[in-house]
Amino acid sequence: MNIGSVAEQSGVPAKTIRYYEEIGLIPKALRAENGYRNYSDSDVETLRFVQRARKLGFSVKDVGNLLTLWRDKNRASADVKKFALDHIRDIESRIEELDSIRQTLVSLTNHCHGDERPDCPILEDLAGAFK
Amino acid sequence: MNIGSVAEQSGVPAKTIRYYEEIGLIPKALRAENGYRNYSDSDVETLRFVQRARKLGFSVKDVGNLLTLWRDKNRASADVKKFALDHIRDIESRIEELDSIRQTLVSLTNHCHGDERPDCPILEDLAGAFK
DNA sequence: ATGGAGCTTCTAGCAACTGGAAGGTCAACA
DNA sequence: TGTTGACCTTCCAGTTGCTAGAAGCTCCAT
Repeated sequence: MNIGSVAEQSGVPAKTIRYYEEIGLIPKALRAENGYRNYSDSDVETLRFVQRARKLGFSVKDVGNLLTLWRDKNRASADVKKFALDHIRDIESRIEELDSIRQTLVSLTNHCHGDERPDCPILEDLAGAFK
Repeated sequence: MNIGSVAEQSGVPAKTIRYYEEIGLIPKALRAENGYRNYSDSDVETLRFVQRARKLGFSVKDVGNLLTLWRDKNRASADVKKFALDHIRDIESRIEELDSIRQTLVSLTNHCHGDERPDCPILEDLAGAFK
């Protein structure tokens, strides 16, 4: 199977597949006689795994570790769970930060009349007038 | 005033100030006879503005536009507000995405017993067993 | 005068790709 | 058989927003 079909079936763009190979996230693909990369169905599965993990926000490095756990049929589910829990904490802190920003912005925009006049609490706040 | 004092007073690291100058976010600093950058109090104000806007999650490019609006004493507050509202929408969509990821992960971890046994719904889901 | 802190420039690296150029290959159609 | 066009290859550059480090001035206090 050529890289294009794998891209289609896994949802990972061909460029990205080559990139993953280059950084060692996935093993180097076998080559056909013409030099084209040659993939099997199990390579597609791997890339689907990667794709899903990335969509859940795991870093590429984390995905590498998850792949290792996945391949290790003797892993302890506790190891995987720890991984996921860490990631949840990370995501929650990002959400909190974004939400605090959001609240600030909402409050500022509520106080900005938003017409043709120049005075604007948003800029005043950024300038530190009321800090 | 040297770059170090400005860094301290504005909260923007010296390296970052140079970087902002290089990319044109802030104007090129005047130079003293020894070649050192020479700043005024108003430069500190500008950098504080930049710092606050960045902390509110505005991109550097957006900060540039906000600076322009800030300097334009005839701007319409509507222009600033539009900017902020766009940014709020952006942040909200990021929050939503993170929250959806969070929910998925929480649900997966809840189903993972997390002990020494190898079977793990998290990996199974990533592998697409139940897709 | 000497030591250390602070300043200068330059280059390179981080994450995680994405786009484009230049060129080889393959399959189908006229 | 020729040629078009879709694929594939590699390599280089760009994105965003810095940050680290190296090599080398300058300044001030002792």
